Amino acid sequence: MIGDRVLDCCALPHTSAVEDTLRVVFVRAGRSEPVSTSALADALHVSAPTVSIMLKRLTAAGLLRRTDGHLAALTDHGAAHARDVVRRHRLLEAFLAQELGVPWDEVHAEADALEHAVSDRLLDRIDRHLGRPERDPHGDPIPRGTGGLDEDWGVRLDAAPAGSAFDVERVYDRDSAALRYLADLGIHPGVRIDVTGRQPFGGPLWVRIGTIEHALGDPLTHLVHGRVVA
Amino acid sequence: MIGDRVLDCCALPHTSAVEDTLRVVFVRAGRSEPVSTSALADALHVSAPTVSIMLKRLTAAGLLRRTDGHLAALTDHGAAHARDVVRRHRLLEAFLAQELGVPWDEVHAEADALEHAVSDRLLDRIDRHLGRPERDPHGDPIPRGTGGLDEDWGVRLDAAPAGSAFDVERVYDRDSAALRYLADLGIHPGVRIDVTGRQPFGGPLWVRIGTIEHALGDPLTHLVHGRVVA
DNA sequence: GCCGATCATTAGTCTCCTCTAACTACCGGT
DNA sequence: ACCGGTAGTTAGAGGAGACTAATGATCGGC
Repeated sequence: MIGDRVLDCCALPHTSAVEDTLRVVFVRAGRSEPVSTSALADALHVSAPTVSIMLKRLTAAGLLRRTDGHLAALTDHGAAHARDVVRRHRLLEAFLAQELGVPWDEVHAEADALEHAVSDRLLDRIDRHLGRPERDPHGDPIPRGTGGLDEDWGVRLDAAPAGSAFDVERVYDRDSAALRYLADLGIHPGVRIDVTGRQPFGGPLWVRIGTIEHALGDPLTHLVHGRVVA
Repeated sequence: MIGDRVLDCCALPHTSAVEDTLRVVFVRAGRSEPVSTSALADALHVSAPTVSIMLKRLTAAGLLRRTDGHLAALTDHGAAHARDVVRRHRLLEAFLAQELGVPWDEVHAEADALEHAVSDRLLDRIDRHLGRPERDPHGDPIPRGTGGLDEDWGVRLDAAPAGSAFDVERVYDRDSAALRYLADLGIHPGVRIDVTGRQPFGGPLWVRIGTIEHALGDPLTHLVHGRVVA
């Protein structure tokens, strides 16, 4: 690991396992999703015992608290570390997409591997090179300095009423295949969608992008956040 | 590790320890420098026993041969792997220098950290983005495809006769401080130097860059390779 | 109030990478 | 022939990170 991390203070190695865990806890908490052992194991592609041990280490290092049940929540200290990791991750995503044309659905995985190897100095060069961008390709805010992180998720696409227009602001980036599908449809941050209708009983949402109409199931609409404009 | 390495075939994890060892053995062998346990330990910043164990693993995996004494030499298979690592390293150096303006003496350390995290796909994007460069910022050739690697080192600066001109082609990049010093003097690949004289008994070499004259000791002149032109 | 499902943790093991300390093998000088 | 220094290896240890298998805890349904 090159360069000094701003928060290299606690008795923990800044390995990818530690950093990835912090990042996922941070992001899930920001989305108000439950941060359980099994959910983390799923997101981090490791077994539940591996997560259990890691959470214990993070707790011992004062980065994490166990809340009611067995859920995890970051301490202020832990959140500061995690913010730094998220910043590296999202800035790299922006760089890969804008500078190298890496497709939308690939940037997450590439950034995941690179984020642990980039020095602070290099990251700042990237930041300057991009002109201090505020959002990554999925519309997620890139934390900067000590300012608050805008975690306003707007509304989910499936909450938009039939007949309304919807401005896409953020698209959740966990599932690469779904992301690729949405990209093929032309759904990405900055695009306006016309919500034409909805089938009853959990049926698909009908949307029009440009002149073409598509039916989207819930697993897809749940990924898309933004604002109803009309 | 994202993406498949071309040569992901032997029973070894492609970790940074393994890859770094292969790269250093490859480069030292290319410079006809002895590849001894202690030399590797020094270059890799680990202890001699660590190297000893790693060499044993690489030998068991068929990537390495032990030659007379205890020296190490890559097998064809090992050299192919090492070439791939060197390619990643030098291409990243070129990218960091050209695209992000990372100073000459810093690119090596940054590339060292990144080279293990870059996927083949991303590396190819970088390659295309740079227009398939042939040399890294130190003048070292970037291996490509299966073509032979140009390891022509020309002559060392200290071999240039007094009164001659010398075109710098390559500057060895191990010692960052020395590199920074040479950069400050304006000595880098592509520059022409006038060799004005040499003190006897191993004294410094006098060179003129532009209008300024400098005295360079052997530790510095040994890093600079190129051609005598007049 | 019990039963089964789900979830988290503990227990035990493995590999990789690193270290220090001790030992061995070789080589040159006397 | 011996003695000392240098280089390489072996021995022993430990931390990080991962796994499977087994155990404990919790909660809903009947």
